[in-house]
Amino acid sequence: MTNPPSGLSISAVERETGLSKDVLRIWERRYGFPVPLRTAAGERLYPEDQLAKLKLTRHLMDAGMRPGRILSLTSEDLEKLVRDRQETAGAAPSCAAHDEVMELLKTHRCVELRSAFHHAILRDGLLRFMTETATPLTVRIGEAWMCGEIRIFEEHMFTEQLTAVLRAAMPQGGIAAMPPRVLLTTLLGEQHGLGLLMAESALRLEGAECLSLGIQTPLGEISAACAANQCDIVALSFSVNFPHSQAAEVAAELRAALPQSIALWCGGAGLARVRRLPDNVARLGSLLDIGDEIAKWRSARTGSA
Amino acid sequence: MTNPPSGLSISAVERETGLSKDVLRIWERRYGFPVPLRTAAGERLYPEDQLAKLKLTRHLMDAGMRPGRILSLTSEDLEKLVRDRQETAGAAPSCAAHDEVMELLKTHRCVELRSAFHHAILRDGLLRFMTETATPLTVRIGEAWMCGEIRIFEEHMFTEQLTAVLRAAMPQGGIAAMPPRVLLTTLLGEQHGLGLLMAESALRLEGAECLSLGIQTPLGEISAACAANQCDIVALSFSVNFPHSQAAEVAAELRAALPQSIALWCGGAGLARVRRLPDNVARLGSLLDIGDEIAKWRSARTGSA
DNA sequence: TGGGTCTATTGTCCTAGACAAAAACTTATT
DNA sequence: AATAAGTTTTTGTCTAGGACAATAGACCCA
Repeated sequence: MTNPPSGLSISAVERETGLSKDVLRIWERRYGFPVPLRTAAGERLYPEDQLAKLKLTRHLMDAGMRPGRILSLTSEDLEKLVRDRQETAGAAPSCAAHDEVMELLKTHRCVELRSAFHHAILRDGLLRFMTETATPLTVRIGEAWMCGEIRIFEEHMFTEQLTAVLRAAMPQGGIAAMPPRVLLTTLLGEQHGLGLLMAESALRLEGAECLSLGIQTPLGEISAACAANQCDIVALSFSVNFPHSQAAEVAAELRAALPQSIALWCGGAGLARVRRLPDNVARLGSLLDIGDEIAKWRSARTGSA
Repeated sequence: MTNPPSGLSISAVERETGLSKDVLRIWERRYGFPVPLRTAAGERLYPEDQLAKLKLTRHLMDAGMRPGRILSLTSEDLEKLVRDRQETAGAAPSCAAHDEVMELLKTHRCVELRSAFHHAILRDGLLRFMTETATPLTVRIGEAWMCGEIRIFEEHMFTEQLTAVLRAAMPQGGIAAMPPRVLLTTLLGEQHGLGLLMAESALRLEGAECLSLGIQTPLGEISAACAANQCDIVALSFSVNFPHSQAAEVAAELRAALPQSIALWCGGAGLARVRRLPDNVARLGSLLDIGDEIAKWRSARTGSA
């Protein structure tokens, strides 16, 4: 019955929370939290509850709070804070349609879940579905997961069904496609592909020609791919999990590597905390901005051509 | 004209090469390479040429070489090594249809690439497409990448197009689905979803009911999801990148966590180097085995029911 | 050939201190 | 009052070398 003392290694926690090993160690030293167990060899071993609290902390920091303030609070206080945010931030947090989806998810009715998505697309159109259903639901599920309201596998189910539906609904501009030609990808370290998929959909709806490289393309490869395919725009997607401290820096590096004639667009919830992007890098706050930006690009191109 | 001594920080190099800060520092200590410049404050500053050599090194290590061997070599020697691999590997059996796809890929004709896949599916059927086209091509591309014949972004393009086509061709057994109900996923650490997608296709072709959790599901979540959805079978996909030394061990752990009545199936190229799987864990050497296994499962179930 | 043990190699984790970078606060200036 | 420029506090990243965990290769034995 002596289980090997269960817990996660510091690497695992880094992976799960996005907090670097250095940060985890120095928080322990400075703020007295987390205080992991130790293996026989003296290595840190983080129990599940500390991991959960770290995730909550991370979430609140993404919302602009600072560690000194919140690391001394109890888990309950943190959850209260998260819920407060939920209420104040979302004027329409509990939309009936969203509740319904959450219910389907919690009762594991995958087929119905997919039908619900499909139905919503037909009813609202693809763009509205993405902005009014898919995006807020993704946020909500992230929060529900952090509060322990849903489990990881349920979040996986949600992502999988949504991905399947979005890919099935992807506008195919094979013949009608016109400039600009857009290269889509995420940077190394960014594992989430939903945002990318939605961006591609929105771009294709505008008739743009899209070329997705999927997730995690190294910097050098992005510029090479862009040159090889004669793309006009490089579009990057950042999820909330992307290390925000690096976002601006990497964008600047990529900007420097690309010819000035190529536009660089960045979008996704991961940019919320990034104050300033480098010059000549566009920030797309929402999928709705894509239409405007494409129109702007086209008129600029026509004007100069 | 005194540029701020140009170079990359250790974080930037970590990002670019995928080598952790710890590794970069200990290589410097042990092997005498890389030897970055220092800023006024004593922080490492890696010049471009060292970055390039690190990337080459990383590439050769992915191909199985070990750092002790190659870190003492000059950049020229490294490039020669890469070229050598290219030549020796060239003896691979080359099917004309595959050469054609490789050509499309190297000339970056994405739309044609997708059409070629689509055409092949219609011509051969989905199952034959997967076993005779998709799988061998994936292997070949992995090899081509190792020996520097194609670049990472080209491999990304290939994966993305193949994924899109496979998802579009996914048999939808909504109504006709019958037992068994299969839960599909990959373990934590396994990032590749192509094999999973193909397994799901093959299972659906047999009329099985599939529930995919996507990639990287933690162990505990797999058994929870299986219970919640009343699945009959758990199917895991292992790519060549999965640390094969761990495969058997993790399979045993999952086997122990699942009720004996639930079958556990493992498949994928990553199992080739795994000698023995635990008792009561099935190994599916190829997608073609899926039909047999499903038939076997159904007759066993009928017999006992 | 398959399976073990041993050994060399390689990567990760440890401590603790220094300082860089960013945010918050204070003060002076328009 | 708003803005700019300094100051302090807070936070994150980097440094060093040592210890040891994990892996791969070698070797031996059945």
